[in-house]
Amino acid sequence: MNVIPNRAVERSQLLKGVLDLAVLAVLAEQDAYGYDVVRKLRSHGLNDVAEASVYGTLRRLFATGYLSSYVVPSEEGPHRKYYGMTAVGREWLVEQQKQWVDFRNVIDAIIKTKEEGAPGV
Amino acid sequence: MNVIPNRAVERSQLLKGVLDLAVLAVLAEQDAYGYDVVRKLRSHGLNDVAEASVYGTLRRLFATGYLSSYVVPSEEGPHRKYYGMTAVGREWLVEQQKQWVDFRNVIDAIIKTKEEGAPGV
DNA sequence: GGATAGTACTATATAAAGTGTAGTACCGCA
DNA sequence: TGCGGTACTACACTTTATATAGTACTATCC
Repeated sequence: MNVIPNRAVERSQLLKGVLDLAVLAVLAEQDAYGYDVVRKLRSHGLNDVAEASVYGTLRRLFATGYLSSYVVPSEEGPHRKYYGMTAVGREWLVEQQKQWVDFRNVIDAIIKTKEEGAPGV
Repeated sequence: MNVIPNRAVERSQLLKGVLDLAVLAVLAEQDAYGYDVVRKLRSHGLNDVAEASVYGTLRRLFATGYLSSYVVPSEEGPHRKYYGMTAVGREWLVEQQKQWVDFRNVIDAIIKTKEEGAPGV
């Protein structure tokens, strides 16, 4: 029987909850529009992130108040919807970063436990 | 409706896709039953992981063939359903560990980018 | 000039997985 | 007898990444 799991779907689970953080981190550098955020994330190693995921995340973060938005007409294509961080967004980013670091340390510790048996933290 | 995001739900998103890995890592040390896996995960820092999540994960991993199972009667309570790794499960664990390390490196790089501006990669 | 590709965004349906909640059942203790 | 801890199952709910389709503008190639 073929138990080969779908790679894209499988990996996409890892992104859950972290895509917000990644998008915010990109926007913390400088304002950007959706299509550009996608390219930046991919160039950073998130090769398979779907466009719909990024656009959806941007809309969600905007709706929550973490991002502001403005439209800039482009001469090389359709208009671009830029997003920028709000003050609340920056606070949330910092908090999310901490949570990520804590979380990844916990996971790292758990998967190392089996090699040694003595968790060093 | 309340706009305050539910902490538990928020954090739970981070667990998506990683709980499999955590559970397998615990079981790689030694066979264990569900309730025990929950306690071990919590003692490792996953304080708020829900029982239903672990039981569900165990059933899923068992159904996929990564875990074997046997029931042991207990004298201090109801029966215990022990789970142990299969050969395929061990292979998958190794692969998942690699994927996790890659993934967390990418995320770490992205959230650090904004501090320096020079991505090392 | 029309077809095509790249850019840029929106909207909807789907699927995966963690959680909440309720329920079953066994044990020991006050 | 009832309560708390142990141990598991089942179902509905929620969030979120993805697939897919569609709109629309620009530039390029035949």
